[in-house]
Amino acid sequence: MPEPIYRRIYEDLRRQIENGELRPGAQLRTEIELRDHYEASRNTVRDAIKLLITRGLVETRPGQGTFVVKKMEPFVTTLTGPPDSSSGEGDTYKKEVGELRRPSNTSPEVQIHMAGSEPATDELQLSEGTTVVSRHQQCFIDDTPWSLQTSFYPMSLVERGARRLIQAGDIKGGTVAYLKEALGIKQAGYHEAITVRAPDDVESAFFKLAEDGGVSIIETRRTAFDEQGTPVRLTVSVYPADRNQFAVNVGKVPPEIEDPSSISRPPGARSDASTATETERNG
Amino acid sequence: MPEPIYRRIYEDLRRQIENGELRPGAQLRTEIELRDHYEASRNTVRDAIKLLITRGLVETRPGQGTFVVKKMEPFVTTLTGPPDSSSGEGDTYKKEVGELRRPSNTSPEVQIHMAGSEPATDELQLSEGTTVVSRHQQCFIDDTPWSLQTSFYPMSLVERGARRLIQAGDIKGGTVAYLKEALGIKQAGYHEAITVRAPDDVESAFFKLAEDGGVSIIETRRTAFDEQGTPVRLTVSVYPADRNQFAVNVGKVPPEIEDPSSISRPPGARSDASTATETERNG
DNA sequence: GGGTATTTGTCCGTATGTATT
DNA sequence: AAATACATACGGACAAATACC
Repeated sequence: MPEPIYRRIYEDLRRQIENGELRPGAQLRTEIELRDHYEASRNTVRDAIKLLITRGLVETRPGQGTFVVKKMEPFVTTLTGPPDSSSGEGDTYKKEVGELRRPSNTSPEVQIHMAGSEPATDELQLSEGTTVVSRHQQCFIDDTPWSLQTSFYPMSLVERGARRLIQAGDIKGGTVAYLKEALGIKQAGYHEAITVRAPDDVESAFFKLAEDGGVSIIETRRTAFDEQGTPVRLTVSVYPADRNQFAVNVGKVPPEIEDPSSISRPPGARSDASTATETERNG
Repeated sequence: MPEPIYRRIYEDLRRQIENGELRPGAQLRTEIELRDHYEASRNTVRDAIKLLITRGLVETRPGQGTFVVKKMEPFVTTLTGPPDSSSGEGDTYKKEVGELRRPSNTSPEVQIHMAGSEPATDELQLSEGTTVVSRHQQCFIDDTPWSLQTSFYPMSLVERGARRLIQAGDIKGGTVAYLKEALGIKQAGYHEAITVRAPDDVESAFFKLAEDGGVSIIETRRTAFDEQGTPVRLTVSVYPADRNQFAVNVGKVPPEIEDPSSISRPPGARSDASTATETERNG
């Protein structure tokens, strides 16, 4: 068996999708029709469709059929910006979205944690037994769930006078401005770690992701520091990878490039690196 | 059928993996044993295992069995750095990594493209009919395939005297230094777009990813500009998400945080060094 | 609202091929 | 060579979701 049947079917369907015979949104023939067409069993056809799903090319809708995926216009988050501009509570996010899309978010929910029992201990350099405040938000764009954000603050900030950190609800002007006003803490910079992983059950439900895997989660952990190098906040954000992009600007960059609203790269373009590899293998 | 059988089996096995009953590297019971244990058919057990595979929790080896995956130590790439970072930095990083990890890469392969027929046209602001040089590399760490990189340069740079761009093989000192030396072009900054998507077949093969999906690909597109704001290079890199992390530093950040070699990441032991693969380091 | 046809989802049993030990 | 374990492939049955009349 030089090449499995389900893989030959997969490659034939993929070719039809990639050269435009099957356009985004189009419906594939039913599993029964494909079974007859390829003279294979329905289960073998289904194996080919599963491969197409894991490659992100099609989606199945029970009772309806199998469809070529329509990709959403991705939302671009710029990770680099003035070091004191990241509020961790959606202000930069609102600003970047601009006029065309309608962002909204839930009112922050506040919780108190013991350090060591939650995942901010390392980044905030806390010792055992100290407490941490978390403020959690759900963010939407055009009523589509877009991200989940949780900011962690050492409880010592509250004890020093930043009482509003433990009150639920928005802090007008953002927490960066509030901390500066209340305690004179100026945010001097931040470090952000970016990872990609599979969604957990909560994320899968909130973002309405298919259970069968396809979509990954992008997690960013932004640790903000004051001018003495003391960590003052950790913001953990999770984004579904199918509707988000990120941008980084370093040095002098033309303004029309730096501003993400002017660039939109429609997805579907294939990886340059891999096409190069393919050519190399063939040549 | 409130919850499918294969899903209940999946949940049970996942629980055993996540709470340590099944440790990384351990072998699961065979499909036959699992069939008897759960009183289901072997195909149903296999459906559960497929879910575990797409979640990145196990891997199957024909003739051997099914094993809990050992997570590799992630490699951290810092996206922010001096905008004109030349090759000297790359060498430093290489040395720093070199103790524990051995980075290597293939010699760059050169191709000539017509603009419009390949995907660098937008970023390099090329008109129809102009030509582009691409330089492609495969990068490894400890003999593990780590990334694929392709840099695109307008052919006009070659015509102005940067002949070595169209010669295969390393450019000693890096291309940034070479362009400055040969043409007086100083790299003033860059813009980087980061996306996550499913792997294609070439990437799946090169990175040895499971065919059944699970692992996503991180694609970065770095457009570099000279001091006049003219794009001089586009570098497209693809990384498998299961062995890569990224970092961004903005403003004033404590050195022990900015340099990841001194901090320990949550999942594993040490994650040392930010990356710079030796040649074609495009700061 | 109800009923029916269509389409995908789940589950089973079986047979055979391929890789590893 | 033989045994073991996963991979592929088939056919059948019923359930669940959806669309349409």
